[in-house]
Amino acid sequence: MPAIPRYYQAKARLLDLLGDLPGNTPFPPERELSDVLGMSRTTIRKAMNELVLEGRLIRGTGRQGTTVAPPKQVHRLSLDVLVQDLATREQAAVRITRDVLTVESVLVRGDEPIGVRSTCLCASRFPGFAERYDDTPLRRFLSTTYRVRFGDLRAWCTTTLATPRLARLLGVRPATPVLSVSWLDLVERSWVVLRGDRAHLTMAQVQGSAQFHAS
Amino acid sequence: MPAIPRYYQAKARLLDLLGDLPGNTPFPPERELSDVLGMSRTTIRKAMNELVLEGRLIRGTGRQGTTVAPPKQVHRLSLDVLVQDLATREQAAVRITRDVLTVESVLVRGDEPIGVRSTCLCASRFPGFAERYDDTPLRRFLSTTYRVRFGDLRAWCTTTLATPRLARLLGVRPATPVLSVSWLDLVERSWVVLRGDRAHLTMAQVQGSAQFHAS
DNA sequence: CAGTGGTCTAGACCACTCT
DNA sequence: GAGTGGTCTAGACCACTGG
Repeated sequence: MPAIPRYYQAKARLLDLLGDLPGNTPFPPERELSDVLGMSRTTIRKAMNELVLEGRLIRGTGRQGTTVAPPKQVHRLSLDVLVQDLATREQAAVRITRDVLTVESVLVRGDEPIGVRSTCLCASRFPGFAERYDDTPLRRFLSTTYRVRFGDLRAWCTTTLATPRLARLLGVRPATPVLSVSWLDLVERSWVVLRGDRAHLTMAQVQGSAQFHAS
Repeated sequence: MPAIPRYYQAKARLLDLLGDLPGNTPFPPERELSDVLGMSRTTIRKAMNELVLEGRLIRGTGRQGTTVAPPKQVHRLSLDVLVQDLATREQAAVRITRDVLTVESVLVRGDEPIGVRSTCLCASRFPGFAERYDDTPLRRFLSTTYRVRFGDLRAWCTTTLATPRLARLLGVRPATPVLSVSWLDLVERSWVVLRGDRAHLTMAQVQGSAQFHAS
């Protein structure tokens, strides 16, 4: 392996270039950069792909070309907002396969999709759900309509790669890294996939609690 | 763009192959797969790279070749453990540049690096830190030695790409997606970078609190 | 030394979008 | 139609590791 791969050098050059350009300006096409920097298009693309993953460049199709990403507005979402289903969202899709009822919706902020929320429920526990569900926040709907009481929940968070389907919903390329938040309680199994470049998960910690439960 | 890119098909084939192989088995070399599947090595590599990012394959250098990743043990870490610096870790490195004191350590579980922890402090606030620091958990050291009181903190979590330096510390390839946890209080500014394939962040949520603070 | 993964090249075709 | 990004190929060289 070369000490410094050429695509690193390319990336550095492109970052310089990026520093001078305001958001939404067109970025030079790959073939031109390949020519100017004296590297093959493949090498340039490798550098550009990292910049795309980092949210610095936005790729368009056809004649749109690549553009400089505007300073990204990062939305801060708390676990509560995700669990309570309080983020603004597009209409939910309801699917039933055997006894599993799946509710899926796209989280939206400012016309941009920032995440996808999925919840699995026990179908027989909620008769007529598909007909009665009115797109209010899911937990509120369940507690008012079916008198559900939710217990404490355990949530965890990790990084995954967007499947082709999720990528389409989120407006990113397949295999883009995303933030995955999951939780589980007596009633539901849910997870939210967030665009890492558009959303942060905020957490509170109360000082003084829990000095020693490592594991 | 083809309806189904060939590297998707390759990935599916490789996943089949993976299903039959136990952990730590050598995986067929790229050139052989390229031959058998009738695709160019570049295409095979694109498929394999995604499997590496997903933690299914492990690449070695030279004659080691690629091997099947053993069932990954995922360590669950709480925010408290990260903040209180209670994860087992390698010796911390202390750097001072101007008035900023940086403490950095590698989090280890079972001989594997799973994360990197960095804390920035105001150097003049902690005279003689470098000489006195004894590798106990950072917060405990600060509170016993310097009588520091920590206030409440605000933490947040997102996905980033590993810089070449972090990648080396974590034993992953540069630009691997990682889980980034940051927090801020009156005393410190800290962040932890976790290998997404080796560590999850656990969160608790108390039921009933906070019905409506969306934003 | 042989074989591995990592990088790089020059070229090709495709689907798409703007003009 | 021209130009863009997305994909794919065949081939090359390198650094590294094991027998």
